[in-house]
Amino acid sequence: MAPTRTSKPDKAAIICQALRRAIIEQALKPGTKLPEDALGERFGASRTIARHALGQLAAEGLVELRRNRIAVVATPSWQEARDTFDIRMELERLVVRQLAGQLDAGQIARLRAHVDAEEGARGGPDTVSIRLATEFHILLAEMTESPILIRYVSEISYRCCLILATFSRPHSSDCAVSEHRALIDALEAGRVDEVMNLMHHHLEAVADRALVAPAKPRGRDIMDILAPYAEPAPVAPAGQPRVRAIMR
Amino acid sequence: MAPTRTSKPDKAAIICQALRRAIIEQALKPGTKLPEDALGERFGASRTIARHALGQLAAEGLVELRRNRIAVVATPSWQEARDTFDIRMELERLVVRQLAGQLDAGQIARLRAHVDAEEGARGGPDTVSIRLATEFHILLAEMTESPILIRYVSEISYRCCLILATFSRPHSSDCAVSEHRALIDALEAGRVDEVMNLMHHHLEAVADRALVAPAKPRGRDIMDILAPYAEPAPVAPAGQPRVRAIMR
DNA sequence: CATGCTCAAACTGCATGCAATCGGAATGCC
DNA sequence: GGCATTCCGATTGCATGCAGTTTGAGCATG
Repeated sequence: MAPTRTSKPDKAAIICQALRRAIIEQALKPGTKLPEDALGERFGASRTIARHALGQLAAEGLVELRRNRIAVVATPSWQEARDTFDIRMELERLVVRQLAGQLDAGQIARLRAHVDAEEGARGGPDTVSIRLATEFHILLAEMTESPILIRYVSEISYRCCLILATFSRPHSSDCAVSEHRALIDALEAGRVDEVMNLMHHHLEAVADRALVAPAKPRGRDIMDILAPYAEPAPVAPAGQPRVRAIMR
Repeated sequence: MAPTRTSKPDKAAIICQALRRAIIEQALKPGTKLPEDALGERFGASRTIARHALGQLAAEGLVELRRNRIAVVATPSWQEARDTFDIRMELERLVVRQLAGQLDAGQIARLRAHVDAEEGARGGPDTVSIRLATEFHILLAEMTESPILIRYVSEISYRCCLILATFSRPHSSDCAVSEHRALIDALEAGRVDEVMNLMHHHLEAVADRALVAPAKPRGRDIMDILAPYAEPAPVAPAGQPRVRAIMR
């Protein structure tokens, strides 16, 4: 009757997990091509599976799928980046609102342990710090035990990693370990308003550190740079590049 | 050079669209089985494509995919339903915050026209009213031109349709056309705080109309009813049924 | 009649094959 | 030399085939 632990975790899911991780650790940078063949071969699976995995990742906004074209790691626009952080703020405020004063000692301990790990990674490569910081937020979300919240926060957190990879320069994010500690303290004390404010300002700080320059697209893709100039007649005072209307 | 209008909208996408629509119109009720073969045959495609479509829908939370089992239309739990509406409130507050006072006459007109359509559907079947009401919210989201907001609001709105299908009894939702009108007025006038409040209370009202009875799982599935009793030893005072940890 | 067992049909998981499309280099033309 | 054209390899879109798993109908048994 014991439900055969880890029955068979779905090959596509494994590929997803691996790619997700590679993307948030910036081993795969925005714009990197992801051919189905190559993925399939690398993971000992067929194209069919790789394709399925890419579909999932595309649904999460981590890769871009263009018909008859090689899939690529997504390259969020600056405007999308701002919007993403806005949404993330609201979602994570929801998380801490639900969690404040509700966590038991074990959970608090787990959070503190995780932040200790972040502290320990201060010297190491940036990408590890970013991954750990992201995992802290996901860990928080998981403690709500709300599948939808977990899913959305995870998704948007991963996307924020991608945004950091796209826009922030190499050593701009010193990861705010102390801010995470303050969050835990406020959560433990059950100060709802305070913890919501802390979260808000924490994420705002992260966003500000990352999205310093509105018009600094890391010189990666000429199309991005030219996008604002591609409009027939920019009537409005070149404020924001007017994003694409719909996604799918 | 003209980019060949509607080049070829991807068979899988067509199936997705069709299923999505069928689900929100409650032609496909929660729990309905969705065999790959049947879908493929129905849409003149192979299982591979149907499978891909189901994967996308699963990523949106509209269908549940269990390994080696027939996919089914998702049946949200009551707790998930509450959480979903909580998230939706925050997202849509974000929408109207961005939109208040920013809409041009044409957009306002389009909104009013849509609400007129809702009004006209008052006599018709419930499912049409629900679909139109949902499309109103999605229309609002689209006016932000923020791909991420659009995606999230659409997704969560569809899920709310599913929730309505699962929990609300046949004629509980009289769709609040007047509330939609009030929203438009406040948007036009640019009263940010007012429109955010209106949206908040509007969605709260929808949720309350739908989620009246916490323990009324529509007698559909015995497993749902028994879920809270299945725990080995419910130490905590049977508060909430402790939802599954993760989704995929 | 209720309960457990067996087995075939149904269905999914995955790989492979073929046609269509794309990208880019070689080619031809001015 | 600059520029359009053609063509071939690379790559995707999709269908089909086979193996493994689940379902549940029928049969046997207490």
